[in-house]
Amino acid sequence: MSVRQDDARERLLDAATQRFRRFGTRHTSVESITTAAGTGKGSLYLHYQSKEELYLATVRHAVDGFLEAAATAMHPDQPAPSRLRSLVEVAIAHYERDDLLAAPFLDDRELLDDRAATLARQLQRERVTDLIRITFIDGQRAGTIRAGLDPAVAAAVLFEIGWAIVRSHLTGELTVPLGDALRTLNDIVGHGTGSGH
Amino acid sequence: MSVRQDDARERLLDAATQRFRRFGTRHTSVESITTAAGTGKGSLYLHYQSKEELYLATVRHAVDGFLEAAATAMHPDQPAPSRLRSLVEVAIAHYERDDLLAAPFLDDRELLDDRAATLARQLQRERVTDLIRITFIDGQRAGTIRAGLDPAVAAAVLFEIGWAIVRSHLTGELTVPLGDALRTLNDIVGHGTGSGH
DNA sequence: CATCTGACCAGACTAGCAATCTGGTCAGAT
DNA sequence: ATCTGACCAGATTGCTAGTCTGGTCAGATG
Repeated sequence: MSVRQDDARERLLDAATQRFRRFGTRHTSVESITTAAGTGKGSLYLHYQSKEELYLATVRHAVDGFLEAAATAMHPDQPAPSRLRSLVEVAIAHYERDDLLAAPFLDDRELLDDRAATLARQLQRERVTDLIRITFIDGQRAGTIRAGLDPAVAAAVLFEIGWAIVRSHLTGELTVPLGDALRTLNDIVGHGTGSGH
Repeated sequence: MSVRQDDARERLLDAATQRFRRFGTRHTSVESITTAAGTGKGSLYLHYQSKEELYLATVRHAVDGFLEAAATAMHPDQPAPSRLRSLVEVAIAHYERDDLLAAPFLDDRELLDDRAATLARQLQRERVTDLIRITFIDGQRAGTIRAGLDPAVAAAVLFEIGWAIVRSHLTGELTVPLGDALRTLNDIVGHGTGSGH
């Protein structure tokens, strides 16, 4: 595959991303993408099996963007608990800026259709749970997180917990100020609710 | 209002509940409800402003059913932390049996339309958060839950946390066995993840 | 010869209209 | 005083004709 072809592939992805983000797949024609990318319509099919595949590629790209931001925010020199808090914060910040990823929370099925939303959810759950598990193990090694909790299960649970706060904030269903919720979440996850009698 | 009228009102609600649960509002005609209830069509409007109001009444009824089960499961003689765990368990058990309430998790917009789903979510969040807050305060009084956490904020956060596990289980997105998740959730909420160095 | 293209096609989608259905009313029966 | 069902407006559905568009491939291009 020549450099020329690589260029075309990237131009197609860029053009597609731009249009899909503005109008959704349904209202974006293949021709408008190839025209914007400066190629003939047929050339798209030299690089992608179908419009759907191209669409899912842009969605995967969007999720990758978030995952990068998340990984970057979790500086390995921070203690594990702070890293978990950072993760929730960066998730909220990122989703507030990314209309495409936020679409499911706004009940916008045009921008991110059911198939794509499922893909995004799966990818994100998988990868973020991984990040948490690794952080969790680090914390256990460093002694900032107690042993005795299975990292795989704890990571899955912590993902659901953190994601719950992100979602309820983004949908406007969180009934207390976000700052209070984050502080309390952190406190509970860190020290529990028990009196430790 | 006579006893006769009260009867009719209840028969209408029962007939409506049965049909709405089977077919959803859209595919249930007012006439089929009044026929099943043994009244004339006009009589429905002596008791309910509109079909929509009747529909929402059945939804409210369904939520009340869950709230009763929840309140019952949280025996006041149990320590507060066990009560919180019972709440999550009873929520899962109830939602697994109630197709109407579970509809949003199965993406079934026929059984519970957007308006109704929003109502159910709001009612449930409001009332369950209340239950948790009261339990939380009880626990602080009894000394099983540490002071220093604001009950209102903690209740809101604990609701989102517990609900996250319920939802992820019902949608099949929970990636670890439910029993493990519940045990770990309980452990984290009770004692935190910190090593307490 | 390798690469690329756009005219072409099947079948999906839309507009628009006729026919049907149904939530809600109210004059009159009971 | 209470209840009803025939009635109506307007929403929904079914249908058809016409348009649009994802995907193909014979042939242009260099």
